[in-house]
Amino acid sequence: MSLSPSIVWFRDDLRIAGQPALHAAVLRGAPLLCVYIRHDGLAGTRALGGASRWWLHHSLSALAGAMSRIGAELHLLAGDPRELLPALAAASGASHVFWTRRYGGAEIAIDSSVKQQLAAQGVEASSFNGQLLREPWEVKSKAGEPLKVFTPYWRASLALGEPAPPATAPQKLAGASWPARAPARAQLTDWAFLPQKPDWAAGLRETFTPGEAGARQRLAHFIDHGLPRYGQERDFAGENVTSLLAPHLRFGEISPQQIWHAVRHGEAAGRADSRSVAKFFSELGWREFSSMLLFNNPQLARKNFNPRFDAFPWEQADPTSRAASRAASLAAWRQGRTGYPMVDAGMRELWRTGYMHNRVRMIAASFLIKHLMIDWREGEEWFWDTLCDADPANNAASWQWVAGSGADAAPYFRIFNPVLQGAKFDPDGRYVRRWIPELAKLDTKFIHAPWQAPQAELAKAGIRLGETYPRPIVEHAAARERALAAFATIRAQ
DNA sequence: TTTTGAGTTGTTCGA
DNA sequence: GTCGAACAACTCAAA
Repeated sequence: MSLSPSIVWFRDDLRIAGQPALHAAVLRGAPLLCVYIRHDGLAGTRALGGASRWWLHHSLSALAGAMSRIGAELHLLAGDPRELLPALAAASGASHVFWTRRYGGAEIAIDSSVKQQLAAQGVEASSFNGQLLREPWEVKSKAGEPLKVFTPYWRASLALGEPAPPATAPQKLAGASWPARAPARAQLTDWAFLPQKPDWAAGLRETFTPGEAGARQRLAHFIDHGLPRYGQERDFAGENVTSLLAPHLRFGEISPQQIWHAVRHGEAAGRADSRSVAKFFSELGWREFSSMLLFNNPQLARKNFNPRFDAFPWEQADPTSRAASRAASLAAWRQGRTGYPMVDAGMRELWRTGYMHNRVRMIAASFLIKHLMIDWREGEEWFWDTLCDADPANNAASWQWVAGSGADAAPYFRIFNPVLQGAKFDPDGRYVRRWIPELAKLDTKFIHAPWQAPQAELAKAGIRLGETYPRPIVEHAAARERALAAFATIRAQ
């Protein structure tokens, strides 16, 4: 006598350990059909960007390998889960489907539709929280409303106590064989997620190891080397102090619960200073805050959180006399040719590695929005395409935050000065030199403002401004005045 | 209901 | 070089 099989639907939770949906399926004791369904672009979901596709390929490949070593197969499908899952359940006789919740509007709609259809054919679907310390609806103000300011949000979240410990990792999985009459499976290579001509992923490969094992290694390395200095140095772009866990979190190769418990109760517990731990946890808090915002505002990546910004006078892309200069500015920003080394270094790090230091993200984003007055959605889309950690909640919420249109946003007068930011957070110029080799020999005194260097200094460093490295495409003081005037037009009366 | 205090990440100016 | 004030009111959350 054997139990009807369980289907485990993997999505943004590509791991085996601390995976509550998989854990629940294993506890049920029946053979497993583990599936991943590619459905990007379906029903209002957003097609993945290039860097995310690269990551997903390796993450799926790693998960399939890890799974097969303990007895189960990861089956790949492409299409509409609302058709594929009921069909698979019918063909296999499965009575239970397990998955981890996700929080985007289109994704929630798909999931509830799947759940309904399964229920109609007598199949029980169970969903779990495996991606957040707290569900978006758990953290509320005293009045029972979602919080719109980070600090009270995070305080309220922490006040709920320790997050639950992560589920134990299954040592063995019992895979069910793929049933006849089930939907046809895909091969990972069919999806062509890896760039071929040209292969632009070399820098990504050098920087990251996608997959659960890579995530665990990264966390261990961070706890030993980054965390102890995190409170003091996380803003310094040239120091390697940040965790680099974002893309692993994005694809659920590691969960915030696992991170929390490793830091708090693991081998390193008590070693790192409490300020560093609190600072690091609050970064996890921002991730939670963003997911909560997306849950409550499904249009977060498209629509201004603060509707007053609908009237903001962005540079127009459509036929106007300025359209050409806007296009040129946008291209210069994307390619790291704005003439501001701190901005350009960040944009080149992004292009090369699929990652950008958090402090530099703010500087680069502020430059696009405030110096070039280009709509934050353009920047959001570029990051969506190029960041390995491009996350529907974090990316949208952070861009809106910089623009001033978001929740708890930066005040309009906070316009980063890229030269001052460089001097402050890359004082020895190490970060700029790493990503802009043509400036490597320039004296530190001028590294963040090469146009201020005397001709002799430039010559000594082998720099010809306007040839080997661009002059600034806008002048800071004038751009700042222009942005302040533009923001004045949408201020409350 | 009204009031009060607080709010991730900054820059510039003038003393 | 360093420091505090202004930016300019606004919104949120809780008492």
